[in-house]
Amino acid sequence: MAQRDRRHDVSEAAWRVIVREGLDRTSMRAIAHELGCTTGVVTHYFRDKQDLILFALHQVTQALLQGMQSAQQQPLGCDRLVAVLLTFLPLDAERQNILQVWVAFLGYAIGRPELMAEHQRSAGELRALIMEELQALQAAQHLRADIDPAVEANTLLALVNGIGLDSLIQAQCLSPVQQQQVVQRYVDGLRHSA
Amino acid sequence: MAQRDRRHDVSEAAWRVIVREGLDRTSMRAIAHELGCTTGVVTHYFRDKQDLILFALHQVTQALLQGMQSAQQQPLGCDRLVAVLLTFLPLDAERQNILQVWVAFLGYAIGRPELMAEHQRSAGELRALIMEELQALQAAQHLRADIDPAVEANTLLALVNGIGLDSLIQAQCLSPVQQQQVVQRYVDGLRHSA
DNA sequence: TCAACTACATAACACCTGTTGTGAGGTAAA
DNA sequence: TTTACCTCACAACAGGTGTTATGTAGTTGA
Repeated sequence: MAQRDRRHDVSEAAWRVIVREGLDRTSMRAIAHELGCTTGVVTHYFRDKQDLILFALHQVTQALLQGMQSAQQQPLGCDRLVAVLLTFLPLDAERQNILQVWVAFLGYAIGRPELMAEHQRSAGELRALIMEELQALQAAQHLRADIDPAVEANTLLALVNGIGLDSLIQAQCLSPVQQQQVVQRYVDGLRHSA
Repeated sequence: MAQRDRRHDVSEAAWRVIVREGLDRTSMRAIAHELGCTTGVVTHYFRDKQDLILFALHQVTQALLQGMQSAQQQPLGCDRLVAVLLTFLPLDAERQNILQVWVAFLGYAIGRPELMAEHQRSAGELRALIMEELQALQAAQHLRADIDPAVEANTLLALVNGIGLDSLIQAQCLSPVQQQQVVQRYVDGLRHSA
């Protein structure tokens, strides 16, 4: 219990250093300094640096999945689908941090198949969740019958990922309200036109 | 002249190392080894490592812009807009490489404001180009009058970026044909429904 | 009380990094 | 030939890196 919390502390300190200094400057010593202790703590709770990195990355994907599942609490409907999709958008500071760490890890995974595989796993889970949502909506006749849930799940995931990315790098990006409107409008396009 | 070509050689070697080994393992020595020479060459043509990194990143954005402008050769129309957008998608090996290097640099830019500013500049250029395309199409009455070119430019950029990203990390991503269809369909949605 | 264990500090290790300086060979102009 | 310059090799440097071993309080349990 205490061990799990301490690992979580180290992971959160790593997040802060990543966002502030960049992933390649996130050394064991920098994390320890951020946490206000020595490297002894870090090495005590993580075997490797890779162990730590993988744990921190896992925490990112868990945070995303958790946000999605909490959005799934409301009753089935197109609004719920939109709510699920909105959890990916950097609409507040916390989700912005998550996105930054996620992007840092994604760039770090280029040329590292084992890390990219971790990204693949999490992205696959997200895709599956969205696709199930689409299939349920289609079965309940909330969506057009001629749309392909697999294609639309990928498209929606791409859309929200892309919007998040642009808001990260671009100055003249969409405002939070516009981001929501764009997603809402795309989902509306999947509904019965009648 | 020869100097410019040599700098280009070094930059291309850096690209290869980045895609194969990851950006943080792309050291001066690794680049030199990839190029088949010693670090003397690298240090002779680049003052710093940062100098090299910035040049390589600039080459990436230049490659993207160049692809876009060559797509703009054809006459104005919705097909041209789609062609411009398709230059971002990783539809062949070269564009896939560009995307990988771009993502690596983007992750590297987290926590590095000066590098993120470079991304902002290039993304701003791309956005402006797409927006001008949209405005021209709207003026020629090829697109609906009620759409906002600024919003749609951002959305389209987000869409193609997101699709590229997903095809990079996800196993069950959209096929190249599906990627094109999704973009085509979205652009069709901007046309007059009449 | 004694033993075992957890949680951390500290220090040392070998390794790799970017950077710099020196020098050699080749070429081209004076 | 001499001079200057471009291109590159090579060696050395200080500093940072992950990792490991050792030590030391504090706690827990018998």
